[in-house]
Amino acid sequence: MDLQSIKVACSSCNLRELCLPMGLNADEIDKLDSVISTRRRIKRGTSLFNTGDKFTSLYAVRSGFFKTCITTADGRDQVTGFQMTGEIIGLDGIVNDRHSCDAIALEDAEVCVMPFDQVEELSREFTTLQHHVHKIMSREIVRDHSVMLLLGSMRAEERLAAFLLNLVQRLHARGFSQSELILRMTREEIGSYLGMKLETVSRTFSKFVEEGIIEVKQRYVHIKDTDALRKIVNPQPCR
Amino acid sequence: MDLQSIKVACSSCNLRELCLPMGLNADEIDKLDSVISTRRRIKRGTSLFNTGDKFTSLYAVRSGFFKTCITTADGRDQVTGFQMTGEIIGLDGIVNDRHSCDAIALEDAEVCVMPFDQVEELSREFTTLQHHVHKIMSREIVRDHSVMLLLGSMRAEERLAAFLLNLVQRLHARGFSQSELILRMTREEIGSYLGMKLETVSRTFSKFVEEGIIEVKQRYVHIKDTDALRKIVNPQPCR
DNA sequence: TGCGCCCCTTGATCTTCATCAAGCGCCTGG
DNA sequence: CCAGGCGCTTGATGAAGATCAAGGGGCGCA
Repeated sequence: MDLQSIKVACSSCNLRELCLPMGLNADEIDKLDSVISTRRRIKRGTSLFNTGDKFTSLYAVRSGFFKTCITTADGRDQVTGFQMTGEIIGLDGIVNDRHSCDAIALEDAEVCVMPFDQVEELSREFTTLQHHVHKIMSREIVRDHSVMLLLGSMRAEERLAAFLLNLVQRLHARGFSQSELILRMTREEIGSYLGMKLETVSRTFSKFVEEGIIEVKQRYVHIKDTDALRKIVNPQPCR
Repeated sequence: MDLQSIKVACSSCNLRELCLPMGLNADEIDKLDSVISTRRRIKRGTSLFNTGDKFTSLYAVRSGFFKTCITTADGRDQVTGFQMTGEIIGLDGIVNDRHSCDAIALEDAEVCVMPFDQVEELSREFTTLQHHVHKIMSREIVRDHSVMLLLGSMRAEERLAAFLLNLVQRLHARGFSQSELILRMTREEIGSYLGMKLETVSRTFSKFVEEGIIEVKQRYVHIKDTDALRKIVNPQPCR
């Protein structure tokens, strides 16, 4: 098993400004620490949970990178999101007490395990935590709506540009470069997320390279012209 | 103004098994009643709230039919959902204290106004309510993921079939027919939701009619062969 | 260090759906 | 009751991206 009982403390975690403890005071964080008693290591390619698994906990990504995806009976597959450090996985499980997607590590990862009944108990005590949990769920809903916009009305180039901008923006919030990134997922996974085939993803990358907007070497991407990407996503409305 | 101060009681509402009070006991429902003191009437074509509006309340649809949609600077438009009686609107507003979409009545409607700070206060008191609020948000997330699957990997026929099945299933849960429905939205709105153009929606309807799967007369739809629709959505995996 | 397996790229062709266009009918409002 | 407009249908054409196919290269593992 990949279960580990490492002593963990939000109070000493450098992600606390991004993660669940955001906005809590010292006292509240101490309480939260007592709830989040374990971490769990997930090897690359293995799953944190699968569709149908009993829902018990939310997970905060401590290190590594995940994808969540749903698979249908007839073999269709849809990546519903990519999660990086400080982001919360598992909200899908609350409604039916079972998870409705798979969460798979795209690189060796570590998560903080937050038993949901204890999160609920604590948020009855602390207004700040309660509201923060609501915000996290609301944020996920708003994010999903913007993905629906992307899937419903954007063309391949626009989708990929939006995707790159979103990734780099989230990485930047974590102290990484605004212009360089390493993709943790394959072209096929990007394609699944963006509703296009891996060949189209590849071709669109090549097109951006030809146009001098980005440099690509395998998983490494250097964004040379962020504004160009922005213009692709949001064409100037004619005045 | 379309604000009305009608005295309202969940306890005497025939939607309570679908709506927020679901699963609460008599005492809890009484408390909830004190929070939900007003209803609001929304005329067809007008909005319950718009993008950017201050978030104060969640709304439970008491009667009528809504769409929620987001609009981008460059004029793109995406319907993110259709809401019928007993469903909750406004969860998008929690994260930024402002709404991130428009909620528009597709027919004259009435909603119960639930000030969110009071909902939060009450859910600190009642575990059942707290958990129910979490479930409602989680359900919205799971629903959004299935729309992402639809938009990301289904073809026009599959999308429309899935849409019709979903609509009729929700209507059936509200006591309506399993096989007949009146569409409250235009072909264009269906198309926006499903990521296709209104012409394609119309053509796909016509195709289903030709195949004897449904009957259509304007907004009226009669589903003659539910299984056929199911098979279109979920092609039998070859054994 | 070298082998093999993915992963990625690129080309050619085909399918699906968007776009452009025209006309009809139902519903509303005068 | 009539006129107008909006919403819908249907046809013709075009474009975007899927599919099929083949080859190359990097990376992990032996």
